[in-house]
Amino acid sequence: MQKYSKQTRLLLAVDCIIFGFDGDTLKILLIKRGFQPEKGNWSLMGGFVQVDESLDQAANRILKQLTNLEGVYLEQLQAFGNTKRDPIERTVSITYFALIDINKYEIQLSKDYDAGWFPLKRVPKLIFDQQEMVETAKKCIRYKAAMHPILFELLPTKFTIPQLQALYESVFNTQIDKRNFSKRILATGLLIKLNDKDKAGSKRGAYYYQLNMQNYYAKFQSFMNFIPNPDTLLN
Amino acid sequence: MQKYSKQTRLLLAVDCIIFGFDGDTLKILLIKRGFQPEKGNWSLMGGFVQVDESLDQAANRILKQLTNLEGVYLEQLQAFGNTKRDPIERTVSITYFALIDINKYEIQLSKDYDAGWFPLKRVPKLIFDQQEMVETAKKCIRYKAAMHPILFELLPTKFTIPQLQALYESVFNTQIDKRNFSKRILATGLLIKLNDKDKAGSKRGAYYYQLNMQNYYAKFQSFMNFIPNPDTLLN
DNA sequence: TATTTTAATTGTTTTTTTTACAATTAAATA
DNA sequence: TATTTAATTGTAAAAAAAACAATTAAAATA
Repeated sequence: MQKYSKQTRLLLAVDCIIFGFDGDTLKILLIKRGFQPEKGNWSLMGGFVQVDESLDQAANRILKQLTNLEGVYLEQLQAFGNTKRDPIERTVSITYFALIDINKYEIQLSKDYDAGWFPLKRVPKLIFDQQEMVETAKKCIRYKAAMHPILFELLPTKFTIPQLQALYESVFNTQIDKRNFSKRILATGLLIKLNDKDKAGSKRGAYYYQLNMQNYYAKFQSFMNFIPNPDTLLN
Repeated sequence: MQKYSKQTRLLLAVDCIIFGFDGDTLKILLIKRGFQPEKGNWSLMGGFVQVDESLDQAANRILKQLTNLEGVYLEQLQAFGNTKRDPIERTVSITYFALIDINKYEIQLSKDYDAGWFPLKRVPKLIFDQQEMVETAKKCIRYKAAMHPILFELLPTKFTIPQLQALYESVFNTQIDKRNFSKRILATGLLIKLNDKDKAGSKRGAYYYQLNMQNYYAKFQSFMNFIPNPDTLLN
């Protein structure tokens, strides 16, 4: 059968907002753009969608190019399609956000792309409409994390409750009572207590936990209150 | 400056999932597709994105073409980009969902497109991957309606509490206690009680309410519990 | 006109969840 | 051995949610 002959074809890109947590601050991974326009300026990792790949495949390819990671949490965020967003040529960008364990990110690859981690509060000026993309991603991760256990994707397999709390406090820019946080998290049934401790953070040491993957997958889509009164925090 | 010369351009479409509520059932508006392939088969209202319009503009244009409505609730849902989703030519579709007052929908226009309303539970076979689009939209409207007051967009300016409850029960496929629903809704401060009654539904008549637009806009983004235990319902 | 019928309206008690709040403990270090 | 530091744990009060049914307005009917 013939093609849709009279229609205009457009460039389609994928841009990734890659989140990582260093134990203290929520960060995103940026690169220095390698081609014109805006060559050398800070930018999200992105690329054009190829004819033979789906959007998800494109996003995974782009994520792997930079981080060498596969099978990590990657979710479609939003399509950005203002006509003037790319000054060279009309390009629609589908954004994805990724949550990765910052330790698994291979430094080796950062040289190819001049990559760097930036605290969400100190993101440099970005090209095109990418500032807006990052803002949207920030809202989305908060929204989702308030009700679904996605933040575990930012932690290593073994983690402690204080680490987890620091992550929540960083993402929501708030402070949570230790006792209540611990109760709330343990009540979900998502955690398995291990026998060894992390001695790095304190003299006493904090017990490691890992995810109960069975419960994690089972409860992932349900609504849970990880954050008290999330609407008072989002800014 | 020159263009991104070596990249492939793709067709970009917008498809709209248009929701309406007839007082009893949540429905979507479908058309009979007017061109090949799949001409004459039930389909979402859609169209190709033009070079000079943004995605939002395209969605609004397409919605207006069919319903003659402007300024209604319209939100980007998701981009669908499997390589084989359109058998004629690789086409990426950005889906939007619209919530409209079914009474404002102009019958006159349905003839141009052979349009019809279908209960969400009895949606006919749709073309391409549109079944999946509808499923995604259904999940999204439920997810959002459990926490944000979007369902008012489906009602006329004046509505009664029993009508509103029927809407919630229809969307979530559940039954809610009248006393608790009334308390919950009135406690939001979103409703203004009017002096006249709707006599259609009962002998006694039910008081009309309208939205307090001030509070509606102010509280729209906050998380509210409109539905008890939403995770037990979503299916 | 009195009675019946139908759906709208309203309140209280119980249960569950959330919040507020501080003492104790393990382990390294001085 | 004493000190220091952060991890761990429990309870009472407050707030929110859930369970539950009688009363009322108004039309229809006898």
